[in-house]
Amino acid sequence: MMLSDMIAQMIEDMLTEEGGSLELRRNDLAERVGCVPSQINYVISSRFTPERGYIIESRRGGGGYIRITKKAFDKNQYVMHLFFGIGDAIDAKTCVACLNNLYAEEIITAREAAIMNAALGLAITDTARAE
Amino acid sequence: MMLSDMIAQMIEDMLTEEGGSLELRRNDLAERVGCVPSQINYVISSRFTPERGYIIESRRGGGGYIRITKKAFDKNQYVMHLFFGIGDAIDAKTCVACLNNLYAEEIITAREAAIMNAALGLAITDTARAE
DNA sequence: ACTGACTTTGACTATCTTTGACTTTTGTGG
DNA sequence: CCACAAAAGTCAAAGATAGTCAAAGTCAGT
Repeated sequence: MMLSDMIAQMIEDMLTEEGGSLELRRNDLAERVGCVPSQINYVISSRFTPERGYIIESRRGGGGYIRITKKAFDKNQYVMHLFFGIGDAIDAKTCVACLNNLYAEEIITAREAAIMNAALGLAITDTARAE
Repeated sequence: MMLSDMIAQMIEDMLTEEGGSLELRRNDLAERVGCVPSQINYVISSRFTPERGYIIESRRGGGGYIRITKKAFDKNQYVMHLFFGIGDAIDAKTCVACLNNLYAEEIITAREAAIMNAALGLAITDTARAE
């Protein structure tokens, strides 16, 4: 098995163990695995990408770290479902319902829901004026 | 945990306790924490910056001190200013500029800015159709 | 064998923290 | 006044991490 795959496996195991979020020291992990530190970067940038639902944060210097967080996949699925469910158009009432659901699913924040609600009001008003 | 973070934590705790404003002696704090005095300067200049809403004042010599004050209403003031500055209407270009400023001032998040931008696009499109 | 995608490595760079020597400012006793 | 002590400030070196990038290696398909 390739080194990269082993490292990826280790990270995934740790992620599962830690419940979806993990902070590691690049040099430590590299030494444990027995590779150069930059290999860790390679593994992360080739496998733990945002497209695959991971968020990477890091800090250099003393006390530095790399934090890997796995975004819950349910949410992506939910959004996709919603997205294709809507199609080309949607009425205001349904839209408000969607916003509430998105908020309930913790996909958007209360502030974001409020903004979109306000924008929704704007759009409706404009349409009304045009009639 | 890093020394700097511990010191920052201590200062924050004290600030909360004192209700947003705090006067400390650099050498005292350094000795309590067990670090060189200039580390206090480092912590302050790297974490308690004006951009993050802190005001630092100090005096040297006998009876010297460092005063840290957390600005609480800066953002509110900014919003009020913007709000009254706009009045009844605003054009799209200025609006985008405002959004950028609000983002820069950390009053809204990148996501929130993006949502409002999108809403802006919506409103404009609607208006165009109405003409 | 040739090509292209993926992997491994390491030299060099960027960033953040810790430390300490030296400087500046301010209060106070003579 | 002046000299000295008692703060705080500045800055650069050293230490501790992580990031970048390009060269070299590997391997599968043609």
